[in-house]
Amino acid sequence: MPASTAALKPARTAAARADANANANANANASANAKATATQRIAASITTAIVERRLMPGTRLAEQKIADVFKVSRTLVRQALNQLSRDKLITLEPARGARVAEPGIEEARQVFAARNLIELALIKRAATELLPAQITELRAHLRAQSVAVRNIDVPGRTRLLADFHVVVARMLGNEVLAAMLGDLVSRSALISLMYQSSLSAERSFDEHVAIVDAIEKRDPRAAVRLMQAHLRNVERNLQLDPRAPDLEAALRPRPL
Amino acid sequence: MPASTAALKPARTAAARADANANANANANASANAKATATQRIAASITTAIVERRLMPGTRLAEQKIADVFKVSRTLVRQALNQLSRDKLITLEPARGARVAEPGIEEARQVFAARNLIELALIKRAATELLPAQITELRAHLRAQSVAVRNIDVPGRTRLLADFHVVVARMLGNEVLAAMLGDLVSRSALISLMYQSSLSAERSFDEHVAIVDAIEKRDPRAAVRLMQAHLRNVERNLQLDPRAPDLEAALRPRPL
DNA sequence: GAAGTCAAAAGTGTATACACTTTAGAATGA
DNA sequence: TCATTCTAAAGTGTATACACTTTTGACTTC
Repeated sequence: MPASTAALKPARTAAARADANANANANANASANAKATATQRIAASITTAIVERRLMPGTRLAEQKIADVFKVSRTLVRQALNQLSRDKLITLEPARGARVAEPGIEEARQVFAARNLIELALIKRAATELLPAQITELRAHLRAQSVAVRNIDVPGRTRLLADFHVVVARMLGNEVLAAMLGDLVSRSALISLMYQSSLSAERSFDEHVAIVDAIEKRDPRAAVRLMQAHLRNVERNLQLDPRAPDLEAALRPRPL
Repeated sequence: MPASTAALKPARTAAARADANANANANANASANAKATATQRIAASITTAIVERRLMPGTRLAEQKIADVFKVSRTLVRQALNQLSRDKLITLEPARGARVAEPGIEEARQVFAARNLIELALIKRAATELLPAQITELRAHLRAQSVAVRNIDVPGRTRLLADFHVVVARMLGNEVLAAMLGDLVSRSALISLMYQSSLSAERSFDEHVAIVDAIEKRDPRAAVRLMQAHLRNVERNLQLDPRAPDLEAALRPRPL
């Protein structure tokens, strides 16, 4: 329990940082409120904590504990937890409370299949439609990734490497698709964590660079091929083999 | 206001009917709770009411009014409204309360673009992968659509015509994609309502039949072509031309 | 009669209260 | 020693209370 509260506390600053990034991306989400409501702040903090791997799958999220951390009442925490549950980042069992979700193998496959479907289509368009200014922005994002990877800033690099995919989607101007992909990418982060991927951040970063290179060369075929390889690599690094299930999850006493 | 409460009251039975259908579809959503929580019930009722066009865009949804209808406290209603807001079926303005969403033209385009992306890919797979038993199920669904269309059961046919797309998606076994498409389809219903489509239910039904025919003939190319035409027809029937914006929405006094 | 002003009504935002459920741990008994 | 039972603590589910904001409509003023 001290672990969980410790993981949450720094999240506020992390969320603020993320907001700053979002604003840098300019007009992105037109419908967003400048000053997020308290509930949104809490949800964003927990989401960031999960994506940055500061909260492990299965961790209990007691409402009062979280309420104390954010100095609000359980009411607001409950609202936030409800949202997260809809995002499938936490599971909400009646009268048993919330835990960080532990997505199963089947769910993992479905999430990656959905990402494939969406991202391959988007990256193809990106290679033909992105403006030079946007490609410059992508390069800037790559530099941020590079810094985080080199500094072994684990939370930061995890978030940035995930963000990359959403940033590309958002640039294509379809906020609806970008939001959907955002959810999928968050869930992917959780999945990577569950199945202890040996994923090397350097490799992901290199593949991102290659994808942007292909975009800049206006080579949709190559971009699609590289993205496909990238997603396959990420997925293959997971131990999604049912014969080797996640030990911790398997052994965790299933009450009732 | 009497209109809104009147629209909500029968929703419970409608939701129950929908649940019955879902159960008929068998294993569909594995993670669903057999007995939905009160909050879910309320959210489902309002969703159905919106999709079935019993609640018009812009309608105010006062928490206490809804609480009275369902005989619960505002607490649960608020939770439900929060969920709906995340689905973009309602908008939630701080201190101003909830209204049925009035999606803009740009949002409408994005929703249809997203549907195109997802549904064309899915229908292609459906034409090669669906089992004979599943095709039989689709035929049964078509019959239900046909009945609703013939009986001019407007709420029922609206919901069934929308459901069709989700049912196909679900049969392919990717619950994640099916859920995402479900959200998009709900939003489409709202969009159709906003932009007063002259959409004839008969035509949509006929096109659904043609799509299932193509699936049964194991003709992916034709299935994709027909689905593409179908979605284009639905979208083209909307007055998404910015030069002819929705009058009511345009004239509605924008407070602040 | 139109525009402006102000107070009451309605509504939202958050905290708190309380009943009920689950969990954990001590006490009991074999 | 291990399993069982019981009880207190912790936690969730829902309702209610109350402060604050927005809306409404009557009243004033020009």
